[in-house]
Amino acid sequence: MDRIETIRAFVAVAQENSFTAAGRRLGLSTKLVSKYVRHLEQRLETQLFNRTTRSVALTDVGISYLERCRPILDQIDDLDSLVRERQSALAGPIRLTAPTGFGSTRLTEALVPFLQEHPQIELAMKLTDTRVALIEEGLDLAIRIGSLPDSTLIARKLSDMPMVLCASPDYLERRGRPEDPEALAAHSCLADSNQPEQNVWRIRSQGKEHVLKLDAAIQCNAPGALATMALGGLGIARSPLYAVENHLEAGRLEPVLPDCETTVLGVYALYPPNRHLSRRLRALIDHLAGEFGMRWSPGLP
Amino acid sequence: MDRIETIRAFVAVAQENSFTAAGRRLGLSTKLVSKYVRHLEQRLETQLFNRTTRSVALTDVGISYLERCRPILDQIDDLDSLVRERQSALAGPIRLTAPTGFGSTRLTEALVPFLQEHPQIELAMKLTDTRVALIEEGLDLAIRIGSLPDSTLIARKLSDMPMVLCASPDYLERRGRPEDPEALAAHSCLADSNQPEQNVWRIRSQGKEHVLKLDAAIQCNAPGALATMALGGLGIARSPLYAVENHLEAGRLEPVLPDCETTVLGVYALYPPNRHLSRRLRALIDHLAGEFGMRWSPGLP
DNA sequence: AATGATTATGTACATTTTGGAGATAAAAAC
DNA sequence: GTTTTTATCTCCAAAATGTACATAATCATT
Repeated sequence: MDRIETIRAFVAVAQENSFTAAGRRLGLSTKLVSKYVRHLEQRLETQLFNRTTRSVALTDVGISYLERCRPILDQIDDLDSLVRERQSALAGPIRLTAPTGFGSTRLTEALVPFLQEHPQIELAMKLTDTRVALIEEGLDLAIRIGSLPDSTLIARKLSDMPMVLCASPDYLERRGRPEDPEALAAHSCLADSNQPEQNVWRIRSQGKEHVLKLDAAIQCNAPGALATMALGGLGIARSPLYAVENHLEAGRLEPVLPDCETTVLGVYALYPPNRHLSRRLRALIDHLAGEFGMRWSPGLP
Repeated sequence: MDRIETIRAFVAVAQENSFTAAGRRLGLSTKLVSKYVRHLEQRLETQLFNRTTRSVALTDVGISYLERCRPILDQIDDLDSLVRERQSALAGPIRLTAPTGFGSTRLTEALVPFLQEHPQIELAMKLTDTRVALIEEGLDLAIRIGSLPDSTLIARKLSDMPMVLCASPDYLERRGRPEDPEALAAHSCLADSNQPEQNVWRIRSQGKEHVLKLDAAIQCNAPGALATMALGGLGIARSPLYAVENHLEAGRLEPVLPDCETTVLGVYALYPPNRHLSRRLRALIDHLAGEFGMRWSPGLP
């Protein structure tokens, strides 16, 4: 039996001077009100009311008890209201982490309209390229780019993220443009050490899978930095599309082996496996899924 | 499921950062703690903790919720303490009613030592010879002298109270001393109108029951007043023993038909049929039973 | 990297509690 | 004196409870 309900019944009887009226007020049967109050009296081993079938009067213990119950019930009601209000308004903190490169570019661009629309959300974003333990760090959400999301957390795939091969025009002029995947072995390759198999490039060409074990001259865990190196003519970079798409469009980088298929990663939102995801977190994830969606899908112009 | 227990479990987990440690502290199994917290989260439709099998962290809603739960639990614990302390100390009010005559004499005499022994008891005594509705008047105890106690209330018999016949020596000198019950018809009789059959005197003499329907010249509902009238020589009074015992001892009144048996009333303590009688009320009733006990039993010197 | 210990939780189930229905007793109104 | 209303008792079908067993995950140890 819920003790709060028994106290609530007691207070209602005290206010109405009637079990029947109290029952009407609480939406309970008179029998149940009687049972609740009796249960309370048994638990306290004291009498809260003196009563006949037609009259009810508080005992002096009952009077003292009532005085203390009222504020407690008010506070309990406020407890419930607190939670309900927090849920209904998209307000409060969201703490998220993302890889540096993606976070400072595409992710931030996507967040701006969302935060404009929901000004009460307080974003705390931590950009890092090292692996973060979400729960221990007190984080709500992690954006990850990869192939295998963390198995503890729930992963919602936001979009595809193909890895593309590219180099600067200057580099290609100097070193020649590879005509097939095997030709890559003769080139300087820039490898993204964020990937599990950074030096193993899998490339599908004309229906055939090429597994190239390259001796990457340069490795870096920051895709943006790798792009910058490629811009500087240091080699052929295998980078996630988001990091180089602007350079490709501007002609500053050129695609290498454009007819080949490379690895396609995913952009994932990772969050704890809670059964009650806050509404603002859900709203953000939905927003990002909408923003990223098909943006980097392979095969699109 | 008791919501207070679920809140208590939640608070304990928050403090210990561990379901297992919280369970140890509360004397509950880890499974039950888990169940309680989950129940609370379901009821609130929000997540209070983020957790893995090895780490627990409050959500921000959980932090706000915790801050408000702590004082509520303290107040609920105080609620329980309040009642327990009131029970353990013989303190607080006792409101009782009694017939005027008995209340101002024998009852008051009996109360003095009890109140001296229990100075924290606050007595409110209402002396009246009219019938009092205990519960409606907010009274705890009624002392009644009669034969049939009120059937709604619980009656605890404290002692016998015989009705005695007596008159002043002057009256008896003037009007003669009755030799048998039937002779009373020729006398002025003073009847106590508190009795249901004030004018029907039942007297047992030599094994025979005499039912006398007297035309009482004087009726009064105050035994003390009747005694005073008897002292003034106005007739033969049938009074409860307590009201005349001092006069009899001093010779101011003499017994009439002393070898006969008259009605024997009872002194009763009446109180509401509550299952939890306060300790101080019980203590008072026990004390009065001890004081009055055999004091007015028929046949004693 | 594999293994063991510990923690949190899911599922099943015997037991206990719950809340309603019917009945009873008492008190007040008529 | 009778009727109506109120408070409560008892019984019981349904629901909830709390434990036991098992599972999965995480961290420490080897």
